[in-house]
Amino acid sequence: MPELPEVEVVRRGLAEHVVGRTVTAVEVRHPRAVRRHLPGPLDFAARLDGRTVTAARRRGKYLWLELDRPADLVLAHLGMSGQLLVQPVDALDETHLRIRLRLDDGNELRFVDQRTFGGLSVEDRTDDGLPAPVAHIARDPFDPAYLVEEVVARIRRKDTGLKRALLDQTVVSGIGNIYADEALWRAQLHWARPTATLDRPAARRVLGAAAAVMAAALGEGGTSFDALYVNINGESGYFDRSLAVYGQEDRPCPRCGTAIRRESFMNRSSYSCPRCQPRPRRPHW
DNA sequence: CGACTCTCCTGGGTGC
DNA sequence: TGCACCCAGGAGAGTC
Repeated sequence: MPELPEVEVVRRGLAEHVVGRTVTAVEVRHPRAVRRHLPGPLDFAARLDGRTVTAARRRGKYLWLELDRPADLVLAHLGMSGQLLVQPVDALDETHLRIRLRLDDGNELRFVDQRTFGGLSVEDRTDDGLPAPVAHIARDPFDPAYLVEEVVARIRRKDTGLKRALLDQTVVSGIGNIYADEALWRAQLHWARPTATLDRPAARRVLGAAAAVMAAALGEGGTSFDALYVNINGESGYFDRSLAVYGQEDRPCPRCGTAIRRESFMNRSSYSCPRCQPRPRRPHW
């Protein structure tokens, strides 16, 4: 599942292999992949054809390309299973190839997505330079203008559980289920801890842990990047990340050895250490 | 308005 | 071998 580090790896790949290229043909193979482009697949193709990519940008898990028609941006969200790949034109089509952009250097930018939760769209650029659908997304911890104290204050003002707050992309962006669990484990906090009972040091601790674990993952993901193969890959570095709790049910906690537990929350799994992360007295589900 | 649930989707895994 | 079922989960829509 691409979260902030994986999306940043993709952005870097786009910056290296796609910025400066011109789109010479567009093929939408699955309309659902452009469902957020309300004028439809034909308009999507027309707005992209002939455009030159001038920059690759990101906020949280959203990724976009700037174009030589500055009013337009190509917005991408990878969802759960989306990938952006640069492939030579003669490479075999992937099973779940959804969108193909032919480039002027003999390569293609391909959007591949098994579950089609993700997709591409051409969006208007707002006054602050963001695609309109990204305007409500908070800055992520890698953003130079990210202000941790602002996020600490917002979290403590909320009336909800801590993990829900960490996953709220309007509070802090880029954190998904995996890094939320890892950050909570590092900070030794339970996912159902009521945000209102969190003191400032604890809030700083969990946010700092989220930034640190994502930075570490980015450090690993950046290494598996290699030109002209599966080089702009939403899952780069994903499998060799070292995860303390996520997906580690019944395995020993790396800190204390207690068996990691899995609990259901928000229709997804939460992994934690029963000893390092005791359930709060009055949990906020 | 804030908090929260529902829903979209596909394929790998599992149990009978 | 086949088939029903569960599960992965980001984020916008909708409800209260």
